[in-house]
Amino acid sequence: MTTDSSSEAGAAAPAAAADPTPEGGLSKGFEPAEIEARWYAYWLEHGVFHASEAADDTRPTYVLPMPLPNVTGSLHMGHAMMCTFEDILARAHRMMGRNTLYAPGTDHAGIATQVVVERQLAREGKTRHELGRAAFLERVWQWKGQAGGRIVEQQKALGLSADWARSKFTMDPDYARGVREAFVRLYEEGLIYRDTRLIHWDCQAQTVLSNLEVNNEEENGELFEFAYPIEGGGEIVVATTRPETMLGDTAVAVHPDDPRYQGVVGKNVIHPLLDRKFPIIADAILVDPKFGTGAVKVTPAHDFNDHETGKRHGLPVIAILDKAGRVNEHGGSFAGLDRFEARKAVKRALKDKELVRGSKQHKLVIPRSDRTETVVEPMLSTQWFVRTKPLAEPALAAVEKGETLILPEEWTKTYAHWMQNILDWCISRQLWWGHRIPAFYCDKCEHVTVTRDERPAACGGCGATELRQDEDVLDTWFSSALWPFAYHGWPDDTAALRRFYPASDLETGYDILFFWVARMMMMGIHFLGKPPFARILLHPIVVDETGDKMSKVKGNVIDPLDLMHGASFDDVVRKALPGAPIEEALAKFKKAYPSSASMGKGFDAYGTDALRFTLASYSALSKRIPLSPKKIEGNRHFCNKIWNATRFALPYLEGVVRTDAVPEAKSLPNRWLLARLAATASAVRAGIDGFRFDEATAALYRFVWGDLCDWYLEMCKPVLGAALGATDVSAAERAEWQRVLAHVLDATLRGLHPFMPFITEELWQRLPRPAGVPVSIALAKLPGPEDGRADPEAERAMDIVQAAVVAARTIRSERDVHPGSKVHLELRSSDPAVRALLLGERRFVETLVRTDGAVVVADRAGERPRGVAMTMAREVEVLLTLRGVVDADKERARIEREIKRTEKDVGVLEKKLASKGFAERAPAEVVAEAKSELAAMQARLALLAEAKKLADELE
RNA sequence: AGGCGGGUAGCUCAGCGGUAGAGCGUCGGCCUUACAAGCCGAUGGUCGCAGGUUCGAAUCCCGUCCCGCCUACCA
Repeated sequence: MTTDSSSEAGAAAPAAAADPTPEGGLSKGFEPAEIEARWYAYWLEHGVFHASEAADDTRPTYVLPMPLPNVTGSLHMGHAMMCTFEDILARAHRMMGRNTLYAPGTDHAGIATQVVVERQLAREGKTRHELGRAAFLERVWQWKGQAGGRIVEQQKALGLSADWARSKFTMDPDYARGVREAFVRLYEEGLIYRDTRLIHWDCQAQTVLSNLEVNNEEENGELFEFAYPIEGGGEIVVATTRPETMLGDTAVAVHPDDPRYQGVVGKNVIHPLLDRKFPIIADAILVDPKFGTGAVKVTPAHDFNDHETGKRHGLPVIAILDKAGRVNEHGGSFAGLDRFEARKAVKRALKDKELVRGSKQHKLVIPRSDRTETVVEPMLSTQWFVRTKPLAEPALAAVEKGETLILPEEWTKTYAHWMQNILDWCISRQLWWGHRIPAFYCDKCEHVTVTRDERPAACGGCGATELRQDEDVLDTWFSSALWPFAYHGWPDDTAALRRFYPASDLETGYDILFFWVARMMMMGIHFLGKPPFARILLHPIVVDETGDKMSKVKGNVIDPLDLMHGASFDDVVRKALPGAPIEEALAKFKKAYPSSASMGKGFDAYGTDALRFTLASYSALSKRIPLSPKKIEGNRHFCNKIWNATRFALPYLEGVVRTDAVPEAKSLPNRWLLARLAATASAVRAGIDGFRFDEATAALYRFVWGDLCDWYLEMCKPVLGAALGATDVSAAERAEWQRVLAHVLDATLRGLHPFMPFITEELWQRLPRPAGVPVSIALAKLPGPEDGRADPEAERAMDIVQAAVVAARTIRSERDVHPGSKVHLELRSSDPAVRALLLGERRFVETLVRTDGAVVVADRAGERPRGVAMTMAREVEVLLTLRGVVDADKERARIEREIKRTEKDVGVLEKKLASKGFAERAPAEVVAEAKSELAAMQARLALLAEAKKLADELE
């Protein structure tokens, strides 16, 4: 694959690269691997993805910031879907003539990256502390240089049309300058402050976390009851899920109105394990007298509610844990124990003192770190915070005023709810890898110097020169919140910033609506004065076929590259459930993906196009996308269909001269096909505009497989296929068919291109195209309704022809007529216009039904031949002579079935028309439609009665 | 506890006021010279349950039961 540096020749100089289309015809089957790398390199060489900053480029822009993947990441199914959706948007807008910037980059991912490199060090028997900060950071950069580019290569394999030359890393020096600027400005505006309070502490990563990075999960636990002896006699029993925190208790609280405890409020309890005593207090907010024993131990240093209670009552705050989650010196003899060992030890000690009063099973919510999954500890700590309320208000208003639209709309409420209840954001992290907080402390005075400079010359308070920079770095999300503008060189007023801010769409997963999207909204409005995007598009998450989230534990993870390039089940499940026995892993996998049970040894190489088309075909309205490997296989078949349709058509198109205009068409199939094309192109455009790729792909699928392949190409055969004796075809007629076929194929491939970039380029390059087309289909025009020609009359007429064909085929099939053998067909209608139609199109009916000689078209008034099977298609009688292969009983049964069905329809319609108020209240056209429908059904019923008589004649 | 989704054909999902659709699967028949990764045909649903609004409800409203996700929580 071509690398960044060599890829951006620029759109201005496209002539140099050779056309990579191989000589010769198409292979019999579609082979994705062969074409993908070839065309990606071609696109890069021709600068197809390049967004222009040229002053004379007046095209409107389309800007789509990529949700930056972690530099540690590798492509998973979620990325694959996200990238697919985004690339569809980018390619479609580029093809609609917009100056398109799909803006890529990677995130430095503070914790994740630091953990990766620390693990690497651990294998060498080293720690980052032994290395020191500077050397450690050097190691991280070194690692990034070697391994950090993997996900970008995988994105390229997916065909992303991002402007790679503009790729940004969130630790790039210019980006870092933007981050620092944002911090300083917010600090100067009083929107960033430092405070000491209870925060969420990750004991494993040893850093604070923001409340968003804490996941609360319900788990089974224990409600443990023990007694505190009361000074002067008696005891009070408290219930707790965390016995070890009693080492930090500074009160016992009861409800002021609880009669059980009226006498003890104000007395002290004696700590049974430490040399301390503390009061029994009354607190109506903390205590629910109905829960537990009605008495609550209060640990202000390690519980959020207790902390508030402590403030209300002026209680001492005794922290008993250190940064690693071990009991500190305040824990007496328990000092040094890990928090979980301490729990056991405390319980044992209480038991020894005969203070245990009970224990029961209890469901409780455990806060766990989003990153390390370790239990998060509330700890008292000094950290940096963003005052979010003033930032949230305009961000909420922008959405409420419609300046930014959220799709699907129901997320608007969630967004609003969060903005209205937003909490201050803790942005400092006790890590080394990240944007270091530009705050400097003075040893001589209390002043904190916050500065844009690399290092301030002197303390802003006392002028002392001995300054220490804050050891901490910023939350990674702080820097990514600036993505839409720091990307373009902000705070400088760059040309790129002027042209590409605000962005058009922000497409991402709803799971980072708060983490990222909401924060970009706040920062964008605050620093640039306008919201960073016109629309926010939120896609679902990918889950397995049973609806479970993909996870290593469940063994249901699928690597998108395996679907693209192929993999055996052995390989797939080894990746999905590493280390497990292969049978077990396979069993789990097939349970998660029932449809894969019939997939033989594994995944074939379905190719990028099939994967993309499949992902796009799920509705973005749902919250989950249940990935089905079988569906991808199905769409690989669709790719093959497109491939073969083109392979079939190409020989007929040699020498065809194309123009941009929609070809004139006189014959019905051509008029009809152009009408279908117009409808399909409209649906594709609407689907793309409305973020409904499922509708766009469904329209394309139906059009290509149904209209084009099943009908039109079959109808081509008697006209264009010399072998089939197309002797009565005039040169002009033949030319019309060729022009329509070439035009429709071209437009179809263009319509498909945003969804399946590779195969469409490969085939489009082989088609006869009008003069002056761009070097790539990626720069050609996305078809719209104007690429076809609406023609309701042709659609109605074709519908009658198609109905007649299907009806005749049904009889053939049900009578077990061998598909190879030919039958005699007669079509009868009392409508002269219909007879004219059928007569005019009968050669198509003849090939599609496989008739024995010419189709007879007749008036229904005439004598009907004997020994035929009859059915109805619209108003047309369809009669098939069946030379003795007919079983009269079977025939009667079939007709009976149809009569029953029709009678049911007649019943429904009669009831509807008879019901009171229908004729008066319903719209006139609905009533008229129902009436004509009923008349048709009754006519049909009459005919079926006749058909039944005919069946009797068969004996 | 609150918020948001979802419950439609065997499976996965569209449809969201005018007599139920797709893909896959199933059944039957075909190697018909673009495609067996294919072609032709067929089968299959009281649209979670119970009310209401309406001439008419899968579609709107109320209630109810399941299933997800999110937010916030009683030690």
